[in-house]
Amino acid sequence: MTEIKKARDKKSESLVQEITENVKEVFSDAMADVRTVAAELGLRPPPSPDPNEPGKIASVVSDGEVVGERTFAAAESSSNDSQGFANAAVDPDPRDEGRFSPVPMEEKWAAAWQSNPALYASDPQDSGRKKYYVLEMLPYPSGALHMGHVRNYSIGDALARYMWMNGYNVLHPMGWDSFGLPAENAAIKNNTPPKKWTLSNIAAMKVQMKRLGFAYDWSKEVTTCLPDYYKWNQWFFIKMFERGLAYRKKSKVNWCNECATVLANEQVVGGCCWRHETTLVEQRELAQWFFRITDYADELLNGLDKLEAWPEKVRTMQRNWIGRSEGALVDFKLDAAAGPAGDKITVFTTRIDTIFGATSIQLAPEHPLVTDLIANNPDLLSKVEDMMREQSAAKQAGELGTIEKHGVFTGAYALNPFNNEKVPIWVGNYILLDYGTGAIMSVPGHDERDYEFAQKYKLEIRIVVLPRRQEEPPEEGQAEHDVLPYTGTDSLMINSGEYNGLAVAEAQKKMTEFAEKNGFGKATITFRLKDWGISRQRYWGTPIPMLYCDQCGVVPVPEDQLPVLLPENVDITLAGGSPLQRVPEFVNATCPKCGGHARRETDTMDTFVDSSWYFYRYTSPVADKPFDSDVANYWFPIDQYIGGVEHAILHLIYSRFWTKVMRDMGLIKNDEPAKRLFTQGMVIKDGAKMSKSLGNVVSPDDMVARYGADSTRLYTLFAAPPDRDLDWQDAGVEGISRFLGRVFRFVSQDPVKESAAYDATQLSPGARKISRKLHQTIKKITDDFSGRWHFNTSVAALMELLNECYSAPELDATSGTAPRAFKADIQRNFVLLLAPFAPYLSHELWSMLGEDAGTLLRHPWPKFDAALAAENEVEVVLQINGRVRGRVTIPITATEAELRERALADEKVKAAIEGKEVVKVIVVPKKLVNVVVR
RNA sequence: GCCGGGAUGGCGAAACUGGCAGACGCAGCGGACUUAAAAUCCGCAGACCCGAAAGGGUUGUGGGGGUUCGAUUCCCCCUCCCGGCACCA
Repeated sequence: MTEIKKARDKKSESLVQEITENVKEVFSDAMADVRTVAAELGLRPPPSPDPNEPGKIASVVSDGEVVGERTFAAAESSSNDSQGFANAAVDPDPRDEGRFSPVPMEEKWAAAWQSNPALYASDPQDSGRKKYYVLEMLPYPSGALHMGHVRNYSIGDALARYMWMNGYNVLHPMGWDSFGLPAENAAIKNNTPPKKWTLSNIAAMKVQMKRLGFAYDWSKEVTTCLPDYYKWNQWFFIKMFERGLAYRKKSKVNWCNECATVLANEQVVGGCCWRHETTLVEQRELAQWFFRITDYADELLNGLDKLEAWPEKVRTMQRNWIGRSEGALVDFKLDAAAGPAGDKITVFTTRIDTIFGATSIQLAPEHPLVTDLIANNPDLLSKVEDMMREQSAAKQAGELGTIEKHGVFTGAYALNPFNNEKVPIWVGNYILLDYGTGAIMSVPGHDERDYEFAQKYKLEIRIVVLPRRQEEPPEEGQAEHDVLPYTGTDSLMINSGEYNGLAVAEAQKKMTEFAEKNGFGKATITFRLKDWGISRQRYWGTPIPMLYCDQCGVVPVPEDQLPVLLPENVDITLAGGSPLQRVPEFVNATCPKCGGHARRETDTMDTFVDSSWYFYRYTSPVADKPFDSDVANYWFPIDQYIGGVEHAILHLIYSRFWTKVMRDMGLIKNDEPAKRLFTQGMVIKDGAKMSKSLGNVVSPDDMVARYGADSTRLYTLFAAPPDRDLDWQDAGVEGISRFLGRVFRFVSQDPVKESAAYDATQLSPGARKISRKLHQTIKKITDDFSGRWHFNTSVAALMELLNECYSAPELDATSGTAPRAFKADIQRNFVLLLAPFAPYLSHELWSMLGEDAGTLLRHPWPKFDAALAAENEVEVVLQINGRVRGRVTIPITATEAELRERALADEKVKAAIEGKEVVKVIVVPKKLVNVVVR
């Protein structure tokens, strides 16, 4: 073993040297970053490029610790022999002995691509090509890519490469969503500044991405935690403040103790923090900055109808989240005896038509009127306070819908404006203050909840809409209330004065008009969506550019003073509010209006602000503005956005909002950020999502080191359709690796460079069959790209094509009968079809075929020829009564009559219909003949 | 409760408009090469039954019904799994 290794070392010493140089060059940038940062952090410095171990060039830094060395093993030899590239791992796995090992070859190309940054750059606007903006969601720099990233980016990269080959001007950028809490937690744990932790992670992950061979235009890279980016967050904030879209108010907000900060509604999942799934969120009363996303609620909702190329799932989730409901506000005057004249209760209802059936008013326990109504009844007050506690506990536990309904009668009455009836006012524990007006009219006859409540307290149940089900005779022993409440709307009004006999919809319209005319009500729309609270009591985020002047009040930082830099060397703890409060040089400022003393806002922005507009900056990361509008208008909307479904509400609703705001500011012309959205499935192993705590994580680095980037990427595309969850199986990667080895040998054992013309219609039957298969494969893969994106079947089609070619005697190097130019054609087309999925191998083989690898991506995608793909004969199934009884091969040109005749003449068919009556014969051309007998 | 998505061999999956269920791959089995193994190459393979074999039969896409010459595919009912929303008035 060692013997062999030594011999190899000797043989290929010069190659090792050459590749080592390449590798050094390739990764020197990233190395420099990592080494500098690591040195500053006082971490163990990554090993230097060492001629004896040329592969070791970077370290994986995670949670502030060097957790592993990333090795990019250089080649021990590189050859075109039948075994492929010699094994090159530093410590070879004995199981890999003799196996196709693409790693050195991949590193050679990684080096070539690194030294040619223009390779994947987009063309200028006037290049004459049609634009195509393909985008994958940018990662949080946690320290290392996981398989979910690899899957996401492999899909996007395949699409980008395919579009390039189809002649498009492709923009395919990448960046870092790099503000956020994990950096602070790492800082506390390791006493490391968040900036250094974050930047070293970025450097390490960038090396991973480059090693995986993703075709990004790195000249457009965006790093959200750097001032050249977050300056524009601040600029936008001020613009929004000026437009009244950013405002500050004191309110109850979601507070996570683990994060020691406020959370947006969208960041609360099942009553818990989205980052700490077992930590219940508390409600705290705090003064916070909000973005008025509700101003756009209607447009955000209506826009979903036009996003036809977004998954229905995502659109539904957003519709649910926005929660629009149409109804009316109606004022019930307080009965004079109850309080000061003129006081009223405004209720929100979607069923104004049922108002004649309102037999109580229900107030939320926290409704401001409640204390007035029961001020001199300490007994009731304490009951109401219990209800408040009960509600907030249930809300935290996510069990609001399950608590038993109860309430108290306040002793007061209100007047129904439609019939002047006295209606008792109750406080109900099922009424929420933050929806509608926090007060409802209770109609037990036509609402499940009101019905349940009325049953318990024996309140009157009045029917005002004729229940449809009552038109049928009740079953024996069935009480009338069994069919109540009737919540349908497909019926007629009763017991409702002049509205009797009207249809529900008609009554709603007329009653709302009546209320409006008489000044006690109006049509209204209520949303579940709330304004976006963006203040965070944390350090590692964009400082909110506002000042509190002792004289002038709230004052925005003038534009020419931006950015408000985030101070470094800040003591970070999770206690005692924002760490910035404890930095006097930051807090103390001068008021730009009066010159007096001002205090800076010490909260930072939600990191979802960063990701709300990053994709615009990719188009033109310039210094003097957030982005160049002309350039953005050329690229937008994003043609294809790809990412995980976990952002269906958070990021995807915020960034839609931001797009609409920027459009209204005149910065862009598009209404929506992305024309098409694709949400890929999760990566699962052993039945669960990969996670550190379950210990079922597969590291992309390990896979790349062992099987190469192509195999790793191709496996994520092959194992399942991209929109479904992917069940990771190590053995599956091995299979893909075998396939790529076969591809390699198919070309490398006999790379044909001739390109003389040949007549494809005059080929021998065997070669004709291969040619047919080739064109069927071209069609299949082209269809997959333009249709359902089932790349698993694209890869399967490539495997079938290869199986067809692999040992075909026609293509044999010495004894083959097909023209050499035909084999050259097959090889070239195979490489082109593989190019979107396996960039390294396709580049290697392309150059092996004497082509310029630098132009592979600009080479036109293979053209499908229907005539060459067509079969000349087809196997037709013979059925008796729908059961297969035989098959027969006939020319594709056979007519229906010929086919029928041929089938009925078949021995097996004859035997089967012997002595029976043939009822009919169904002939499906090119498919089957079914003889129906009795 | 409402909405969206699923359920196909030992496993991942395919079948796109109703027309041969299980392509492709993994695992498995057999053969070739090898002193041997690995790698590689060639082949077999849903389950059950009959047959020495060639071959033949039955059955089979979560369960039940329906439409049809024919259903994984269309319709009705049901079960289970994943995801979202939920006393939203």
